[in-house]
Amino acid sequence: MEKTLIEMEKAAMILKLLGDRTRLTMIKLLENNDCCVCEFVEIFQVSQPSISQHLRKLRDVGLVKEERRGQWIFYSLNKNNEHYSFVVQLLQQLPDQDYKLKELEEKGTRITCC
Amino acid sequence: MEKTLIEMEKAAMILKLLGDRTRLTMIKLLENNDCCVCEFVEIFQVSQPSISQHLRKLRDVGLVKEERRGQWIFYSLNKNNEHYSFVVQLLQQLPDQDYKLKELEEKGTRITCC
DNA sequence: TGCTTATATAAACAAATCATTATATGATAA
DNA sequence: TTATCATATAATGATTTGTTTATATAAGCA
Repeated sequence: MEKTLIEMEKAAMILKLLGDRTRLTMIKLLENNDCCVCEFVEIFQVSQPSISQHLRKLRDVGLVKEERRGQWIFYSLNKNNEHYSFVVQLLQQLPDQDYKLKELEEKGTRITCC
Repeated sequence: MEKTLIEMEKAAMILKLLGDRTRLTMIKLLENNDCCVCEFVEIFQVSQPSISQHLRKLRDVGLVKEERRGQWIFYSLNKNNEHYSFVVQLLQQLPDQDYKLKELEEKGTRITCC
């Protein structure tokens, strides 16, 4: 009983997190790609601090993890997160967003270091 | 492309709506039951206007529909909603909440008119 | 008819959210 | 070292959100 309540609470928390166009698209992109902050900045056309703060929220609940590669910090889905399968099932229902990264590649602004 | 953007936007909107413990539990209950406002009030222990406003948000995007039965207004999932399958897939991952209605039945406060 | 019950809407308000600008940190390159 | 690039954090502010109390509407009943 108590466990159920906690789970609903956690589900609501995750849905709230994903109930933002920027974060939802980020997570969908991370489903198939690792991305660094500056790529997100270019994709979403918002300030770098804004992107950083979205990423922090996602990281705070363990949905994504970060890894420094040279001067960049790359983010990826945290497949060990206790709610990973919940999130993936959700993502499967969303349209692919990889074209956004393709656009960066064409512009030559995709980061592919290391 | 434009279609994709719109869909992500709509998905984010629905997730935001469901990213509230009260609304999420409401929708989960409505998956298997029709419920009236006063039942929700008793289940969630918040004011009646609060429940009404949550229901209005869900109704405004077409996720639920209402039907008057005598003095009560019953809410149910709107299976004709364009995003019904998206929502149902989501609900399937959540723990059953019907015990909350069973508790009302035991207390004799479940509404079963008409 | 007037009283009660169920629900919706309006108004108000504290708290949360999402963006921005300014600044700090940390790695790389000259 | 100093300058630059990438990122994080702090401070700020406008907007949104979720609640409450007060009030309106609508049905059922004496």
